[in-house]
Amino acid sequence: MPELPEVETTRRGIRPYIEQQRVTKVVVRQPQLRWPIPDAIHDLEQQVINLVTRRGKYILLESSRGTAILHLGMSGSLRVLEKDYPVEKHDHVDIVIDNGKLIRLRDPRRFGALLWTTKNPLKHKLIRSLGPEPLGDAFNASYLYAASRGRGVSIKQFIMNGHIVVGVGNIYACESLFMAGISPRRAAGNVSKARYQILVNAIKEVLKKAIEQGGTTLKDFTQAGGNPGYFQQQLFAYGRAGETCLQCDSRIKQIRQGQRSTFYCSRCQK
DNA sequence: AAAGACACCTGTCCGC
DNA sequence: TGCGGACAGGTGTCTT
Repeated sequence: MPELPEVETTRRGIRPYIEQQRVTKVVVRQPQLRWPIPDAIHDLEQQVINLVTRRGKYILLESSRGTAILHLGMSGSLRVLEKDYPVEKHDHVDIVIDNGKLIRLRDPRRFGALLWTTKNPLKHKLIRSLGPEPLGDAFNASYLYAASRGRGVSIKQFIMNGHIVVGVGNIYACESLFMAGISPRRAAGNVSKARYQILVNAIKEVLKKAIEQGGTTLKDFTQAGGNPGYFQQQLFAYGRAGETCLQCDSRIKQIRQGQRSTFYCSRCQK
């Protein structure tokens, strides 16, 4: 489900309800996510959540005793609910807050994660080697150009690699490459610096717009309050195989790259 | 070091 | 209607 805009939308949705609030209880109904939820997650109980931050697609709930590291995987979602809200299938974890609300993690496919660290979360194994934030200044044409020299991998897989840049998932990789007019099949090492500048601008633009729209709802993504996102109304390539390109009259193609579907216009993207 | 395949898991949709 | 297979918004790990 979530790429960076969906994760950021989720973070913004839960933050007002839990930042500076005390956790009374962490209820774990299903500990088997991508990795088992550690028992130490209960150390969050009685702690005040000082900050709700994000690094890549990881949401960080920081308390003075430690930090909960949360990832939504492919199908995870967080919602803000009243404390006795009925539990449904795949509702794996509740973080109960002393203001009568709770944050509920639902994740049918269980590719998500909930971990605990007492150290600086940015030094955690899963987080320390991540690439720059796409909306930050460190993500720029010079950086991408330098990082791509000698790389034969396709430009699409390159920008989806979290060690190069975080937060660009399958939808927004397709959309950004469409906006930039770059073929997803082109080798990363064969893209000029000038075209990387165009691509960087496109990625930032697409992600910003998607965040403004509350993310993309394809099937079941909802914001923390239960509303869908609206960015899907402006997808140019993703999910449009066989349909007419919105910029020319040819058809959107679908191919497989790294076991993921890629959608693009072979006329607009070179 | 880089690239590719595979793993994790459930739900849904499509063709027969 | 049932069943098998492909596919789905992610990413760490293992093998070449």
